[in-house]
Amino acid sequence: MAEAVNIKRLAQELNISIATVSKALNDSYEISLKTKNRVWDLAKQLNYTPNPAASNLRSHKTKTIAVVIPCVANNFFSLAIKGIEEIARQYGYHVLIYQTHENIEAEVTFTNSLLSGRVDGILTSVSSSEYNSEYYANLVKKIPLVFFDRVYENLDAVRVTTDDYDIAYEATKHLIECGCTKIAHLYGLDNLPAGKARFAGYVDALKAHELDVNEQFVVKYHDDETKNLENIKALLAQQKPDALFSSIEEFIIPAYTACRALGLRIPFDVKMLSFSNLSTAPLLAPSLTTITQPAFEIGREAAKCLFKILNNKQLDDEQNIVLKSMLIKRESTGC
Amino acid sequence: MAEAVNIKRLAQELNISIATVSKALNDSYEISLKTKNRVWDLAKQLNYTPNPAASNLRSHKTKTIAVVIPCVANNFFSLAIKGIEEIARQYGYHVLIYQTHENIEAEVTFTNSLLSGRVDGILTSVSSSEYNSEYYANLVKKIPLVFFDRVYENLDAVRVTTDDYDIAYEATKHLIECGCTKIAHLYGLDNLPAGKARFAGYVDALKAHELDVNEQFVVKYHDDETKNLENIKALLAQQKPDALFSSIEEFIIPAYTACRALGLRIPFDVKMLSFSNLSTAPLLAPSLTTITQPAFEIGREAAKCLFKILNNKQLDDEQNIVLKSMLIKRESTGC
DNA sequence: CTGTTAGCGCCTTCAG
DNA sequence: CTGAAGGCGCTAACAG
Repeated sequence: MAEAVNIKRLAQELNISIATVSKALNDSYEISLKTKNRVWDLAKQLNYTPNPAASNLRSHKTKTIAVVIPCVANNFFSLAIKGIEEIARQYGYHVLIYQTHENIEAEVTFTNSLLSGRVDGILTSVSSSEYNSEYYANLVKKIPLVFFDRVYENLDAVRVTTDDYDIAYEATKHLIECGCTKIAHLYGLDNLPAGKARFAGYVDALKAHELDVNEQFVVKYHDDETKNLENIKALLAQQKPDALFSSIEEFIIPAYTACRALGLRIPFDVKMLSFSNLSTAPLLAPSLTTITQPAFEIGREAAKCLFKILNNKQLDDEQNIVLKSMLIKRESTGC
Repeated sequence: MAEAVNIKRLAQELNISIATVSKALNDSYEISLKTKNRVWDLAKQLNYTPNPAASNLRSHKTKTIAVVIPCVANNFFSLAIKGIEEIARQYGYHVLIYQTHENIEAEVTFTNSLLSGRVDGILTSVSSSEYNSEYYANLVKKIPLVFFDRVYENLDAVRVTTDDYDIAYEATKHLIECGCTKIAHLYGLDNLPAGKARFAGYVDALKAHELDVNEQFVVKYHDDETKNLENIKALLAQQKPDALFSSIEEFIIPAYTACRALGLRIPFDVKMLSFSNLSTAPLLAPSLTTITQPAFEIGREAAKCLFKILNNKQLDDEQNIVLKSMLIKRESTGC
């Protein structure tokens, strides 16, 4: 479709050799300024752009990274991608996106397909459906990889995460200080460190305030949306909690739907607090107290780490970068 | 990093020629089943994956498409990407993401860089900062390209859009039926067909109901967030509209902030209606009436069209696919 | 059915 | 300072 303008064509038009053109384009010290200028001018004039496949093949550098995540249509991940893309641009890299939809098979298929030299490195937030670190233990030996948010621990790879335990503790404490005594936990990511830490923060805050920690108050996330709705309804009907603390955004819809179905008014009958990266939440959703992760920053940090690795730069001491989340309170609605 | 397992290695181990291996891997009819099986088995055993750079170089197919959009951190675009990715997977394609941040220079730089054979085709939703169809008129001659949502018209390229005029008309009518008589329009995408159509639908609905169409009731979107806030505040203070109809999601924050600053209660003092693809809006934001575009479907349709083109299939008659948006009313809050 | 040969576009010795 | 030659891994024409 595009009229072939390559290094050979440039060489012909200028009556010099292909090698000279190549070197001139790469600003080699071996070439005279005069020749370089002739080459650069013609290249610009003919709108020459090097063929990436050819350079990849030769140099084994793709100038491309892959982002493997559960789903882009999620406030956290789309913001993270935004951050990743910003850094990638600075380095002149291209960004490939792969969505696993929490399917571990898809995850393995994608990452394997990336091992053939399609990308120079991978940024990933792993699927929550399983925790199989064996696969990743091998993977990190084969390709530069940085985990963000949903990570595998105890591997030789950089992780960028947030203060999940601390913020969950703080959030639970906040609910207690608002007068809640029967706080339920909507438990997501229970296979992953993030989910476990959030749950632990919740549990420890209850204990510290001498409130009962009761299994009946915990609903684990289920793939099946109707199940989630049912489980929350059952929780509300049987345990009558005065607050729901959700560790993932995906619980918001079933939680609200269940409350509405049972005629419970949020936040008056039941307070609602959830991890959520919805930027408009503070204005649009006055009934929802939120924990916001610095998703954009996480993306940026993760990308920066990857590029440091790709450029063989020393990583600053730590392999584990932890950023701070924010608890956004709603004084106006008593929470 | 990965130990070189290529076609040559397979050939050596099996004592057959490189060409035979290549053909076997591509399931050519020329090769006996027996040989194929030997090749496939060894390939699997050695975990062979073809080097994409090499095949691209040879075949001039990259199995990759690019998505060029203003920003991923946007409910519409992240859903569209989800749809695009789903279709791309079905065809075994990889997806590159480029964000323009509404910067026309970035847009041109990116798309130009894609012309060097990095991708087989492009899906794009163009920047709203300018309408310069000359560039795209040339571009569509050089590479398969499908526009979605934010399109250039009168070009030889497929467009996937929504019924902007109709839904804006319907939404405005709805506000009027709710008793509003002083409806302001927050005008976004004014350089693009989508924005113009939304505005036209608004204007025509007012006219049809014999309401004044007044320039003073229109606020155009501005890059500068503080300007938007000021302009909406001025609008509210001076014109005292009883409804704000926003043609883009980006106006929601300044609109709510302005109302709050002036002590106006939404939806009691001022009704609020906006184009928005926030899936949780119906539950979380009871004060906001929304127009939801089928973002996921748009992504899917656009991708399908592109793959039809890439496979030289006949496109069904039309070059312009129009999907329906949905007006989500809020009876409970009187709108 | 299998093998030989000749590149795709670029980069990189090495020789002039 | 410039050019000739070889090869990255794979595919496709053409012989056998």
